Amino acid sequence: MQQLTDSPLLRGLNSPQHQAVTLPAEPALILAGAGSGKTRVLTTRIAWLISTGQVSPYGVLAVTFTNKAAREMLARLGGMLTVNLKGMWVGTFHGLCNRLLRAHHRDAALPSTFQILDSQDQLSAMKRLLKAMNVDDQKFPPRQVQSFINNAKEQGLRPQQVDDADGYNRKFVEIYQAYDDQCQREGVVDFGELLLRSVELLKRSDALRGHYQQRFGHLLVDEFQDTNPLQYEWLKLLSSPATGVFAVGDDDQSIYAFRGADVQNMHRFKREFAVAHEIKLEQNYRSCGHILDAANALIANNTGRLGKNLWTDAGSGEPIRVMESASDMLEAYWLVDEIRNLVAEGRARSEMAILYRSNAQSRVIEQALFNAGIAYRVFGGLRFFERAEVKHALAYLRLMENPHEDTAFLRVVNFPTRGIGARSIEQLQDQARQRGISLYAAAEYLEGKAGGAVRAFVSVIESLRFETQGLALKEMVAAMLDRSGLIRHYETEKEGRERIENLQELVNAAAAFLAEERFSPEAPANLGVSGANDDDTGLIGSPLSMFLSHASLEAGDNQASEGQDAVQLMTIHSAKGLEFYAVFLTGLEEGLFPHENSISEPDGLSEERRLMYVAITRARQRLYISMAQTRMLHGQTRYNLRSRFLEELPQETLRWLTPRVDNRWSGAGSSGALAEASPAGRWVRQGMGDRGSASPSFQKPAIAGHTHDSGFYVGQAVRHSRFGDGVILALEGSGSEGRAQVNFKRDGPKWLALGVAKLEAAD
DNA sequence: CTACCAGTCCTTTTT
DNA sequence: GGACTGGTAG
Repeated sequence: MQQLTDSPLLRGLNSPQHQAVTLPAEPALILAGAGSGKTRVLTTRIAWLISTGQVSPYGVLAVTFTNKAAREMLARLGGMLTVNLKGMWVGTFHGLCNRLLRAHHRDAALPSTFQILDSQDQLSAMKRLLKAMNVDDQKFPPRQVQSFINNAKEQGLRPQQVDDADGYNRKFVEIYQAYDDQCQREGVVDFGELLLRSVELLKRSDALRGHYQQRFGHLLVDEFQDTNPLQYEWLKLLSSPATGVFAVGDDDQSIYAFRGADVQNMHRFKREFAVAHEIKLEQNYRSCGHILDAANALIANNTGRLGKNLWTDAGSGEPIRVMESASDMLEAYWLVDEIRNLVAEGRARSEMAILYRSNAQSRVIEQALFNAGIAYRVFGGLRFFERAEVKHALAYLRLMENPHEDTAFLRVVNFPTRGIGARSIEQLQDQARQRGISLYAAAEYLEGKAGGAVRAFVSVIESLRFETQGLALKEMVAAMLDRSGLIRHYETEKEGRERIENLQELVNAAAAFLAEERFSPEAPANLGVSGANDDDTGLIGSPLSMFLSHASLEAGDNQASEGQDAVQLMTIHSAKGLEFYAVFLTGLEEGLFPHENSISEPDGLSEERRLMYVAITRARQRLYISMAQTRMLHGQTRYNLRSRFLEELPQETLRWLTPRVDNRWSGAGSSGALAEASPAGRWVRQGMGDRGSASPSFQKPAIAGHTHDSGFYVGQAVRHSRFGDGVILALEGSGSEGRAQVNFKRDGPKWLALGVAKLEAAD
């Protein structure tokens, strides 16, 4: 047994980490605080299990939420072990479900060529369906239907299982059913379906379930707090009483409830799996003391926590710097200033992050950085496989694989234009509906000129399908680009250069994809299950089908130009899991952060607080927190109060860069104080940068706003007979028709019709 | 079919 | 403010 705990793998682990890594094969919950070495524990655990011979790679299943996390885990394992890791199931929930369904497609009632719809595809399929069903899309907006269906699937519910007691829900349920039917007809599955179908498959087939339960002696789950009920069920089905389920998570970092994640799963897990080992990783290796003190104090305001306190032996470090600016623009210019200082101190720009609650906040900041000539990088936005031209190309490839997928068909049947208009499409859809066949198959029944045009398209696909057989994936893609006319189309387009480059990149991606050799065939499992693919570990489908899965499941990088030393801009959500030398946490304002919508949601405020906790713990050395008194939002200037979260931080961890004034609006008072602390001249700079057009001429914004013809003005202190004192945040309309948004001291912001409400100036 | 305009909406996001 | 949608005119 000595050698089990003496492995060089375990060197350098602290005591709880060591304990976690070397736990016996029993259900365990590892509460891993931010920066406590979570990934290290997870990967070392796997490496330790394998290197001590307790399990073979074949018996390990490790699941994550993102491809990035899965890749990192594999890379680290590769560095720790010399054994062949190919048989191991490491991947995202969706990736592993795809693998499972491909291997057992017949049991799952799916064609071997089933395609995966990403959210975009799902939405267009939805729109098509609603049209065909003659549903009023004002009453049932496609996006809303989509999220209804996705929510249901996340809860593991089929249409029949959704509560449709009230009439409104009934229509949604009916659409849900029709949508599922359509998907089944076309041989496509959406993201939620990958999970749900897998769960149903495992539930239904004792043999399959038994096989996998026996195979996977160890299940390891990353970011357990982010699991939804369906994923939880999936894990449960894959585990037997003998399975070593190793769940790693942090309830304080649960920030994805809005997409179905349920922290309660952690409590459920403890109960239902009879967790024998609960280990807390509380020593933080990332941030200095003040930052951790602030994070601990903040999160202590939440209730129902599993309980955890971060500590460090690195010392208190620097205090958190707090800045209050008069406007969002001035906040941005202060950021520029501070970043310049840090750069002057020799800090890399890539070691600085500017975080915000919502994407809309990035615009002003980007403008300021751009004008100042500071390189920056914004996370989020379109990813490679989501680009229109790439999606078009993928649609051709999908039709080659599965011609009956109407979504792909409609996407490219007339792209590039082939003279197939809305009329022809409608006729084709009529034919397809009458005969209960796909659009592709319906082409031969279409008469007249339209029929000829559609058949010409079909024959392009046909010839691609058959003439590229046996070709390497790369050649297939290249042939498709040529025969489809996509390249020629973009050659004639003004902005086509970049698109052609992206299509070229797709060829490269195809070439690189196979080179990676991610699945190597190995001894197939003999399941003795009827219809089961006899190979549940090796190649799953043709190279093309694997490439298409890859394209759907991994949309590619969502960050601009890597490599350059640039300041990182992102939402707090996308900063989770990352760390930086310096973090600028911006927009700490009531209504923005915590977001106003969250106030009315159950547990919404706690989730916002966890988000704040995540944000704080991203910083290693330096944390700046900033807010703006005025902010342009939805085309109007809003007056915001300081975020309540700021008040929850211990004062001794903070250093105010501007005087700390009462968190209350009192007309011109606070603007005066601020003007004194930050003379306008400091912020209004001339000739900021040589890029862009005219150099910016920002003026100090008028805090008081301008007088409205109602006699009220934004920023004005007012009194209401019932609600008491407040400040006008916004005005709309005019005269007695107008309405005002007033932030009341007691009840918070409210909209009041000026013609009705008795509102009077308070001073 | 494209181009333009008005109306609407507006947290967070991975797969 | 601005991205996106749906409608209509050319």
